[in-house]
Amino acid sequence: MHRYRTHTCAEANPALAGQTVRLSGWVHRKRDHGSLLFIDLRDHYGLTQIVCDQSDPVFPTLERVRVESVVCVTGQVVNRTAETVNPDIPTGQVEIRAREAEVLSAAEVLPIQVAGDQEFPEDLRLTYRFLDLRREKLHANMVLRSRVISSLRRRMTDQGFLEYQTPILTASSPEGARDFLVPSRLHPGQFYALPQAPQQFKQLLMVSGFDRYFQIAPCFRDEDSRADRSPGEFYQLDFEMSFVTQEDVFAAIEPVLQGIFEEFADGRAVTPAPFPRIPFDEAMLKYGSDKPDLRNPLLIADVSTHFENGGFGLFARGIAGGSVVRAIPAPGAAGQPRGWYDKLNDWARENGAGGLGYIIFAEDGPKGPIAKNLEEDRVEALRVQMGLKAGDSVFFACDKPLKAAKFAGLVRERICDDLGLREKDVFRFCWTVDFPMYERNEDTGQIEFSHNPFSMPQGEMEALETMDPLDIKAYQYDIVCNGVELSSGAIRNHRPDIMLKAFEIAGYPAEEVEARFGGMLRAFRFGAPPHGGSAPGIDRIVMLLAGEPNIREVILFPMNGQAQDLLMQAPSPVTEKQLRELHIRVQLPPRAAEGGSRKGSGDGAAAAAPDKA
RNA sequence: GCGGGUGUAGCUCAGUUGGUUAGAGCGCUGGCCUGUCACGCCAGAGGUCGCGGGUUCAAGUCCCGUCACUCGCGCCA
Repeated sequence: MHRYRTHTCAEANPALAGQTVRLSGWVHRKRDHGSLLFIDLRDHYGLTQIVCDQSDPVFPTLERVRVESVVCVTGQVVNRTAETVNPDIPTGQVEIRAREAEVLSAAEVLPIQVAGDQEFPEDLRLTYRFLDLRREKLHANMVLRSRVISSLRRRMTDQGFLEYQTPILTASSPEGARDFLVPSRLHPGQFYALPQAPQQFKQLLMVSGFDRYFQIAPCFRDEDSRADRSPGEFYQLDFEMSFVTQEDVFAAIEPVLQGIFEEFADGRAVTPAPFPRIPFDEAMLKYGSDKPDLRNPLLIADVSTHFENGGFGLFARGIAGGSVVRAIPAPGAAGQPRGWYDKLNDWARENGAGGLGYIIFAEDGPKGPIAKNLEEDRVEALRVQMGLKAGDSVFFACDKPLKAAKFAGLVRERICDDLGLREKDVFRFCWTVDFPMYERNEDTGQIEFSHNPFSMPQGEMEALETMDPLDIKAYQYDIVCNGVELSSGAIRNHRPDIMLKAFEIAGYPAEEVEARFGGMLRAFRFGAPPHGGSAPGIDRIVMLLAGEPNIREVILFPMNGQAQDLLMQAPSPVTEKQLRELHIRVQLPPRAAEGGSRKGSGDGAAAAAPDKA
């Protein structure tokens, strides 16, 4: 008989009745009746009930053992009597009559409980992540993640993509997010950077003729966290293809994503491919966002014409000054109490708007301060344009176009939730396409790249030479699911001449571009195929599939919001010897240097003791 | 860096208008219990009410500051 187990805790069944088996696992629960003892033994695969009474030699051992201890139990599989069958668990028809029992590892009293679904504070869960990971939900999330990744790999290789590894220690990139830096021992004063994404490497792979690349790629960005953004590191399904148009990229990745979501949707509906393509301008107008949540049925519309020179002076004056008015429908909201409208108005002010105007289309006519002042025929024309009827309401955002669009987008989401209109149990995909190549920095007035400077402008060189830069679109696209940006991608600019021109428009002289992106430019001067790709975020995909609102629930060992690993104690001070080897002297900020532990346990700041060197 | 929320037993939470010895469930310890499966019953231990200051005869409760966690903004080519 095997030292530890002959079966897993999921395998006990009536067919084994009478056989002697050996199981190892964790004591999930104990039900101690004094002279009769039940133990639920748990492993990765399932749960099996162990039973013994005081006449059994193992009784003293098992009675003493604490939950979450690891035990090895040997005994006979016996069928339960009809009254004692537990239909709630797969192994509930049988139990193991314990003959031998060995405690392989005794557990101390637990800081968080594994059995049950009680909630625990997140810092405690992170400190004892290995216990949290034993719990049903988190354990299942990690298994789901593993299966999703393995299915993604299969789907990509089936389409002719090959997986390659790119460096983790690389060069700091001059654009983008803040880098994580790694000091060089051999080159004093110089640093590696962890890749924010394998962007340049995958383009070089195309230049190197590999045609179709993918990687489950770790990416590192030193940016602050969000519920859907883990600090420090995350994973992308990074891919790139040669000799492709934008539509070719869509056609390659749509079946992968659609297939993955179908495979793990568990009954939830998935947008069939091809996914809707929404131009950026349309997305900003109708949804007030470049990542529209299509589960939200509300559509924003521009209603400026109805207010222009109209009786509602605030909006009329705004329009004269370059503002627009966007309308957000609120179907069925006419019956909402006055307090709801007041609450929304307060909320709007908290979010930086002057307020939130509205018209209530009551059964006996339009109501509210705007309806009181705007001419009757204009109110009616607005109602017709929005397709509203008695019983509905409509809200307004009046501001400069971009601000009005973004605020209308916030209102659209808020109204949807307040009215309970969001579609459930569904994954709604879309592409946002035709992002602008450039935008004007509102502070400086300068023309800047609005996204990736390496994207190919639509119209290529001719567009750059003849068009208003602000009218040029890029072959730049995002894939969005339920309002979550899963990835952005682009057809790349593989032509040095177009790239130099594109940078020139954004105010970078050729010498500076050569200095900053010389490696890429050099590669493109020796025969570069047209290419493009994208990089869907794996953590976010799993988060959506697991139905988790927080990305940490789908990551094995995540850091907390302050980018600390509470289990492994990172970041942490290093020895003087290590610092000397790296030619590093630490210069702490004043508050940390005073010995005050400004954040966390404080050991990161206080213990570095920089001036001993 | 900024704003919102939270902070009471190991954990989840209750705690009235500021008023006697700060409670409950889970967990823990001890006792009882031979068919439970969230076992049940009895008893017990366990508290710097995040921390510091203030107001008051009296503060878990009111005020100020601060720390931690979390959500959002900034940031995220």
